[in-house]
Amino acid sequence: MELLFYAYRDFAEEADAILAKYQLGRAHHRTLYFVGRHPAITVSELLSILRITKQSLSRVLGDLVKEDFITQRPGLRDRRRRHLELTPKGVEIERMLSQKQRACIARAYRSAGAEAVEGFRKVLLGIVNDRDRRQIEGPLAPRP
Amino acid sequence: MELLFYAYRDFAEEADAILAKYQLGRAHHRTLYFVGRHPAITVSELLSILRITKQSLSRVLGDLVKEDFITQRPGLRDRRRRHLELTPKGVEIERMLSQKQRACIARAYRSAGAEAVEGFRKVLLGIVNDRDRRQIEGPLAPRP
DNA sequence: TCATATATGTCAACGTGGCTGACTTAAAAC
DNA sequence: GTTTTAAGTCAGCCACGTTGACATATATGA
Repeated sequence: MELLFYAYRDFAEEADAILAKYQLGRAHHRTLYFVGRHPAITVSELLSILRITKQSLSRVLGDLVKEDFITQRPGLRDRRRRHLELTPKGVEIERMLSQKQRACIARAYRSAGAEAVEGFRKVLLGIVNDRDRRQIEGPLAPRP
Repeated sequence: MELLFYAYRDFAEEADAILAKYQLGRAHHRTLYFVGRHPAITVSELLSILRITKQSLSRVLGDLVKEDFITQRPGLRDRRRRHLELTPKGVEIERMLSQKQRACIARAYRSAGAEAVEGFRKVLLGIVNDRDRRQIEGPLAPRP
């Protein structure tokens, strides 16, 4: 448990310097990350991943749209839904942020070895609740 | 990275219900946890673990002392230092909180197997910065 | 078709837990 | 005896979460 705290603390810190340069916070980073990872994700899907209220998300998302990191477009089948995408500018900053963190993980992976990585993923998956575990293992479930 | 986010999110959430009952937040939990884990820890050692400012810690610590979860006593060799300890009441709440999270980890450990656990720990250690890694592996360095 | 449900957005107020900066006190160290 | 260190305090600020109430557009179903 201690270890998890330290690791998460150091992992999250990696990207802070870049975020500060753009006047963004960790909340923005999380949003950029999940939109990048799930292109065309809807607002409510994002909410259920982040587990925050729509009021909280709307501030963050508003910033990111205003600064042209993310675009919204209404769904074709359901025009109430707003599908989110990274703009080229969004892709770029997300890549910079993740690159730092990926390097951090990659370093740990190298020093621990492939077998350890397998165990690492297994245990993390066991901590995650069942519903999200399924979602992570496959791609995002198709939207009706 | 996604996995780490989900796991930490779900892991941290475990104890929230108990904390809410005592009108405490996650910051209080972290403090209780690390004081429990490092009895007689000093304020500045705690600060360097949590990586927050003393002003932030003082609010949290003040609450915990006021509510009789933690006691402070001046050091023998250096009377400027305040050594922190859990009170019996503090031990009890810490145990309740950690028990929830330990169960969460234990469940993941059982389903992943001992070998996976070894890998899990190895990778997490790799993510943690060098200085803290050493501190985690041994007990807290002796205070001069 | 009309009523209801859903997806999203918005306004307002509030709480927690970070931060900086400036200053104090007591004790240790040189 | 001066300087440094450990801790505490006051004041104000910011990021990012919360609740509650309400608005709008669209989809869905009786």
